[in-house]
Amino acid sequence: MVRLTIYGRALVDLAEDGVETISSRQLAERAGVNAAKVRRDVSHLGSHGTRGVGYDVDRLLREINVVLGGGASSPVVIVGVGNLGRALSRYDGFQSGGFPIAGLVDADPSVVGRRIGGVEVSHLDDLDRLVAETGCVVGIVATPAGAAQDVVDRLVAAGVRSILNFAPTLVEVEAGVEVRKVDLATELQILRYYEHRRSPAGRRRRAAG
Amino acid sequence: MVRLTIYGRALVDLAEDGVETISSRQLAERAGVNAAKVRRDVSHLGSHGTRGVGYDVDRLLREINVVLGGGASSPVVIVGVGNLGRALSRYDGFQSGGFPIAGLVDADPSVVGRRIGGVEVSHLDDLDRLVAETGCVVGIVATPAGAAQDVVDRLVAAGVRSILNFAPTLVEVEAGVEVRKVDLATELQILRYYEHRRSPAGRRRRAAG
DNA sequence: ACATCAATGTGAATTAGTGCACAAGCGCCT
DNA sequence: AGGCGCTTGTGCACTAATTCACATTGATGT
Repeated sequence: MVRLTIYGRALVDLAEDGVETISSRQLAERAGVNAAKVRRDVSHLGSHGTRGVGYDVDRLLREINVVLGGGASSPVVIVGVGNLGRALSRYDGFQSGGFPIAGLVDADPSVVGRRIGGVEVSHLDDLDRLVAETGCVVGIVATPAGAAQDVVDRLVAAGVRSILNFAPTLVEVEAGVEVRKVDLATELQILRYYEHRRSPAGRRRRAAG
Repeated sequence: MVRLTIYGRALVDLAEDGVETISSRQLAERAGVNAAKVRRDVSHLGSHGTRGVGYDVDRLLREINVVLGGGASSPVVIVGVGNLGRALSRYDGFQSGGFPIAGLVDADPSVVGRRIGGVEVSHLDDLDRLVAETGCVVGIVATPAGAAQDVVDRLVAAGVRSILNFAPTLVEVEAGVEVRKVDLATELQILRYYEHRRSPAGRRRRAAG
């Protein structure tokens, strides 16, 4: 659930501020959602709040972290060391979020062997070995669209069951493999969609657009 | 609507392949959704397909582009030239998607004046001028979490009404400003959530987890 | 001890989203 | 011209998500 991560981040902030308990109403305000939604989400967590008081911040945070993966470290492998791949490999949010970069992979022999952010680039053909040796569970696809499906197939063949796809294309995977797609151009297009709704310069103004 | 962008991309591919018409069933298969959903989405577009034949690829693509912002170019300004900001500024998907990078901005004087990917970095205090001169309509926040709210406030003050936030924090804006959030750590956490559901190593195995 | 206050947890209602199924329409073939 | 096959557009049923509203319950002060 996306919202759990939002609650989690809010709770981290609260814990750092020394807050010990928080009501569903307050947490809802911080997370930008409805209070009842917070209560229902949290009630599915097993943890329970105290009526009249609220939720224990530390305890709730721990509960959420358990659901979100036990706080364990999940090494990732990044495939594709173009602009985006290089950027991602230097992004320190991965490390601090419990997703250390276990390996970088590219198909281009001219970049294989280079070190980027302290990690050496392996060849795509060594993906199996790399995944097996490092125990990677997450693959990040940062290749051009054309290569994405092949890369995903290789990742799945290597045993990776969680894939984050930055390539601007849909990929098919067998059941049991989870793919999430992050498409920057799409995000911008959606912004432009709302922009366009507000002031449709290309269209005749209407009473109720 | 997110799905419109998916249809759009599929239609671009189809147009490049010389396909002239496509049925809702085929488009649905390419977009990975239900055919009825495609028809309902498209029916809200004003455009109409031809019964017995399908939709005209070029026409439908044009219709979608109109809704998604008229195909116009929407210059963006990237605030924060850290690892992520640098990465984004080198990512060519922006340019090709109709979002040229009109400016880079940072608060750190030591990077102001540098050129990254052919664009010079301006100081945060010059944001107003930069936005006014370049006609930026979209702001991308690639700063640390702590600076995000201030940057967003400055962007809004400068007249930007569409913001893409990469900082791992929720920001507040007045009504009429659209903020979308892209959080890589969150995406990975969600993947780990599903991973954890499949094989809850940290938890006792249950019949129905 | 007991009343009072505050906030939870959840049944129920409302709303949004999804998908089936089918009447209606269009082009093609005879 | 007329029938046939294919596809759209949409009413309807169904499912999921959201939100209201309130009985319930723990903490607190007198």
